[in-house]
Parts: sequence; structure tokens; C-alpha cells
Amino acid sequence: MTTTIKDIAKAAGVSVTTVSRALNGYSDVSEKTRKKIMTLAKELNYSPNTLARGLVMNVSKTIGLLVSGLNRESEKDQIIFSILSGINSSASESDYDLVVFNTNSSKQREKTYTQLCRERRVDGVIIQGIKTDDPYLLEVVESDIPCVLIDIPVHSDNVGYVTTDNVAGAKKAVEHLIELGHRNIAMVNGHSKAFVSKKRLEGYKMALEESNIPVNQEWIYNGKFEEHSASLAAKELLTKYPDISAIFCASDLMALGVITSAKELGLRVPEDVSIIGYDDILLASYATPPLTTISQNFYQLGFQAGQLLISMLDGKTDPQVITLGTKLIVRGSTTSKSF
Amino acid sequence: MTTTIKDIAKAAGVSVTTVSRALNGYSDVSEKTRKKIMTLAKELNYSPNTLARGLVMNVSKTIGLLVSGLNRESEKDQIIFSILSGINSSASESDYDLVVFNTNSSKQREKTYTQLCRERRVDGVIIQGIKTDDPYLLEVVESDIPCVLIDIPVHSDNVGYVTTDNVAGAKKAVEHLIELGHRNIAMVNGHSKAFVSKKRLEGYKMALEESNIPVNQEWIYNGKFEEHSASLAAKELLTKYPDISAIFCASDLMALGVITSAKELGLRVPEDVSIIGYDDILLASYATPPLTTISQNFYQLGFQAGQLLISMLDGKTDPQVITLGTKLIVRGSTTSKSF
DNA sequence: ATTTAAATCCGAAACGTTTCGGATAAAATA
DNA sequence: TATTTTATCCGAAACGTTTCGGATTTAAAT
Repeated sequence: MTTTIKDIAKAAGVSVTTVSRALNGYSDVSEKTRKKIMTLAKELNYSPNTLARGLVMNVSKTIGLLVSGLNRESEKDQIIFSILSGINSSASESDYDLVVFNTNSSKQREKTYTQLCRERRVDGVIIQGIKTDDPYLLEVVESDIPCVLIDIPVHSDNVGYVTTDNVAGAKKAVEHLIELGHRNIAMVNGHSKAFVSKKRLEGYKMALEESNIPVNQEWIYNGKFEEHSASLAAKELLTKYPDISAIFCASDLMALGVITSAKELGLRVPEDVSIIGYDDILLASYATPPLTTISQNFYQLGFQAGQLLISMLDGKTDPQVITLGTKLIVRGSTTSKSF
Repeated sequence: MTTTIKDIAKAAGVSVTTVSRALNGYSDVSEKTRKKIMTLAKELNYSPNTLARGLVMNVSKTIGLLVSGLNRESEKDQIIFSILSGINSSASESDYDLVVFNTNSSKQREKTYTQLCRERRVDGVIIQGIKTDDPYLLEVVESDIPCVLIDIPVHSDNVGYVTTDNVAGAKKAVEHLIELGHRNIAMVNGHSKAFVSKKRLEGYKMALEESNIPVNQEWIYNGKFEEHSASLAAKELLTKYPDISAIFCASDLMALGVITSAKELGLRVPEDVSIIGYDDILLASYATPPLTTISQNFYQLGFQAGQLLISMLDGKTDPQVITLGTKLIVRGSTTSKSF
């Protein structure tokens, strides 16, 4: 049998009220009875029932996690894992626990976002990896559940977000290529339903325009953030348009696929074609050649998301938008254009 | 305001009992009122309060996760992530949600295992990565909370475990080296507080003995499952004992560190020294040279753990022990001994 | 000695469910 | 018609907390 507050009350000869107030550090209980209750609680191995507490206090001290990509496919980039680690770190600094929702099964998808959150009575939610056309997104804004989004720019009374400066990051990448003398720069983007893709495309165009290089729409492909799709895209790009001397990829995973294609076509990387990625995943430095890329700190992304949500829940701050920086990491997959 | 069962009752003109029984599919409510209640529930956007339900039913439909290594350090091997994915998959097939406990902060460590579980009223727990001397381990056995351990051989009325055959795996690895003609085979193990280390050491010794090769205790080092520690160990091993022609490492991460050391000492891998790892992490195939290793399916490990726990919770099976197989993956870091 | 203030305690209601043991009315049986 | 069955419903208690408003006792102030 699990001991309840009643058992302690009986054993101590006081009311449950007093036990509750003693355990919670209220001032209107004498030091003597508090001591007695405390030791009794330890002796009886008491642990409070958070369900009961949550029911009456209307808080659960839990944070819901709506992460897409906690599955086999995304083992290759450790992105989700890093974000998760960051969130977990921030949660363990306070006394929140994380509950990860089951959203990948189609069955569960019948539940609306609000249902999901309210059933578990989570105090707030962190959402990652949902697409721009996901119906959940609308609900997030409409509901009154505190929420922090990762890489999705939605800002309201109760939802903030944390992201990196994708425009600047992409711009930095393309500028690096331009500085190396490249002018025929293609792009392998993710997909149109991703916010980051839009932003990175923006940065790509901006960099080109600032150097008076015309943007060629035919040189922009979508690789769905997948290695294989990107590989196919690159094959088409490089055979159709042999003028291309550099490719900017919206993710490292896609860059790896692009490198494979280039090699298969008999092109040397970086001598014949320079390739730059985005993310700086672990594999980037192990690839051959090691990948030049834009580094973003996913752990920090998750950590900040957690911090923000918790401080919102504790009423310390209003929903904010936090933008992290990126860093150009020059490795071996880019070099100056040969003439 | 969130709608409760009472609101529906009022709106439908029935008692809360009837609403509850209608919603839960009991037979003693007429089809007419059930319909009315159902539509009303939908209209009012009702979602049941799992806290209240859990309180009275004494089940929470949640599985606790006690995973060590959900932190920055283990980004390099995607092991935890894969296990997590597997658990998540199995959870989403049923209607359990996962709650990950905060155990890494020293503050939270004050709570006992039982407290952790009982506070959240989890129905069961999956534990991964705790050491043989962890006080939690004792509690697991003593408590009556259904539990599945990963890679920790504890079996009782309410705890089962899933693991891989580490003895056989290690044996396979060393046998591979022996077949290549190696006889001076060192081992870089993990640490003495890990079950898998004990088992892999066992397999190492067994393979040697079966080939009548004497076991040399001085050739067995501990690398703490860390790349750097293993690197240091290997440096010492290879300088002190130049006879060594092959090293069996208890993890790929350590094998990577060992390769680094070998290179730094001017040794060629695999020509001068063959190195074999364990795990088959993602990096293994990207390393130079690509790592020969023993592959284990971490996703499957997590999935089976989830399946087992859930079927235990549903009363379908008693705690079991599940042992998965391993596979030798021959890549470029091992070759036949040159004379 | 009387009044006021402070310290310490408690009863009861509330949170949102589920469920047991009936109650009522309609239908079937005798 | 009287009795039994069946179908449909409901009241109230229970789960383990927190908290409001008040009660009692003790100490301080007048």
C-alpha cells in the first residue's frame, strides 16, 4: 500500500490540513509538529500523488513535447536528439517533467492538438518539426495553452518561438561561395512547407542579388531534406547545367547526397564543384571531403526553448522570440573556382 | 473554460454517471442518449481529464523513462536516440504516453526510484544506462512497479529485461581477429560497473581460450566508453606492448579514439594494427578506415523493451528476458596479420 | 483582569472522474 | 392481473490533494 497524506495525519494525530501545510512549508504549523510530520513522512516512505495535486491545483508540472522525427528515419542527423537534450537540460533545472506525445501513429492523429494537451493537463508545450500546413499549427495559436515553437515564426499572447537566423545563415553560406569566385551557384532546398526553407531561400537570393548575380529559378531544386532526394536533384542539376560550379544545400544530409551524386558523375569535390551544407551535423566532419557548412547549435535551440517556456509558465516573462546565431565552418568541400 | 463531464451532463439533462458510462461504451445507456451525449461532447470540445481518471482508476497510461545519457555528451553515438525511437514506436501502437524523468540533476537525485515513479503514478518504467552500483537498481527489484531493464540482467516477479548476447558478440569479434591470423589481441573495455563490459570481457576471454591463446591481463584496459579515455589507453597499450597486432574495443566510440592514437603513433590501420569496435554506430561506416564492428539493433532493443513492458502492464505476459542477436560487420579497420 | 494579537490547528469543500448498489419504468412472463 | 425480467438511469462515495474560513489556545498589550 502506498501511504497517503491521511496515513501520516493519523499517525501524527493531526489533520490532513496540517500535514499538507507542514509538507509544503507553510508558516502556521509549529516547529514541533512539522518535525514529527517530516520524520513520519520519511519513515512511511511517503510520496505525494501528483495526479491528485494536479487535479486540485490545476497544474501538472509537466511539459508536453510534440516532436516529429523521433523515429528511425532521423537517426542520421542527431538534430532531434540534440534538441531533446537541450530541452531536457532546461527541464531538469526546474522541476518539470517531460511527456512526449504520441503523434506519429495515424490513430492518435484523430485527437486535436488541444485535446492532446488538455487530456494530460500539460502546463505548456514545445513543438518542433511541424509543417506550415499542419492543422495543429492553427490550433496552437487559437488555444490558450502556453507554447514555444522551434523554428516556426508564430508569436502571440501565449506562444513564442526560438529559431536561428536562417536568412543570415544562408546568406553567409552563399557569400562564402561568392568570395571563392563562384557565380554559378545552385541551391538544393528542403521543401516548400518548411519555414526554414523559405528563409534560407531568401538568404540565398539576397546574397546573389547583393553581388549582382542574377537568380536563376531553374537552379533551385527541392530535396525534401532527404539524402536520396537531394542526390537525385543534384544529378539532374549537374547534368542539365554543367556551368554550375557550386551548390548550396539547405541541410548537411542533403549535401551528403549531393556529394555522392557529384562523385558518381565523375566530378571532383571541391575542385570541380564546391558544395556547402547547413546544420553542421556530426557526420559533416567525417564525410569525404569534410563538409563546409553553416553550424547551428541545436542543443542550445532546445535549451532556450525550454527556458523560455518555463519562464512563461512561472509567469516571469511573456512569450518572446529568441533568435540564435549561426557560424560558417569551412572544411574541405568548398574551394575557389578554377578557371 | 474547459468543459467537464458535468457540463455535458447538464446540457444533456442526464447524470454524470450516465455521461461517463456513455462515453466509455457501457451497455446500460440507450442509443438515443448516447448519441446525444456523443455529439454534445464533440460540440463542447470535451476532453477527459486524465489526472482525475488516473486518480480514481489508479492507472495513468504512462510509461516512465529513466534514461541516462539524454545529454550533450552522447550526441556522438546515436544509441540513446535509437533506443528512444524504438520505445516511442511501441508506445504509440498502444495508447501509452512517455514521461522522461529528470535524473541527471543532482537535486532530483535525492528522490528515490520509488518516489520518482509513484509521484507521477507511472504504470511502469523502462530503465537504461544505470550502473551496477547504482542504488536505484536495488530499489527496482524491491519495489513492485513493473519494470523493464535494458542491458541489465535482473529478473523477478515484476521486472524483465531485454539485451543482446554480449558474450557471443564479443566472441564473434575476437574470433574474426583470430581468423585473420592475429594472436596478440588486446582489449579496450568500458568500465567495471557496466554489465555489458563484463559480458564482453567474458566473450573476449572465451574466444582466446578456445583457440588456446593465453589471456594477458596487462593487455586489458578500461576506456570508460569514452573516445578520449580509450585513446589514452591505446597509446599506452601500443607503446608498452609493440607486439599487439589487434585491438578489440567494447564500443565504436572507443574504437575511433583507438584509431586516432594508432595513427598518431605512426601505425597504419589496419596494416600495422587491426581494430574492431562494437555497436555499429553511424560514424563507424564514415570513419577512415571504416570500422569493422559488431552491430546491434538499438531501435529494436527499445522497441522490444516497450512491447514487453506494455504486455506486462496489460497482464498479457509475465516479465521475460529477451535476448537479441548481433552481427559482424566487416569493413576496413581489420585485415589479416602481416608477417 | 480584560482585551487584542499571534500562533497553531482543523472541518469541509473542491478538483473531475469512475463505480457500486440501487431505483424507476417498461416489457415480458406467469 | 400479478410477478418477474430487462432496459435505462441516477445518487453518493471514493481517489489524494489543497485551501478557505474559522476555531482554539497562548502570549502580549492595555
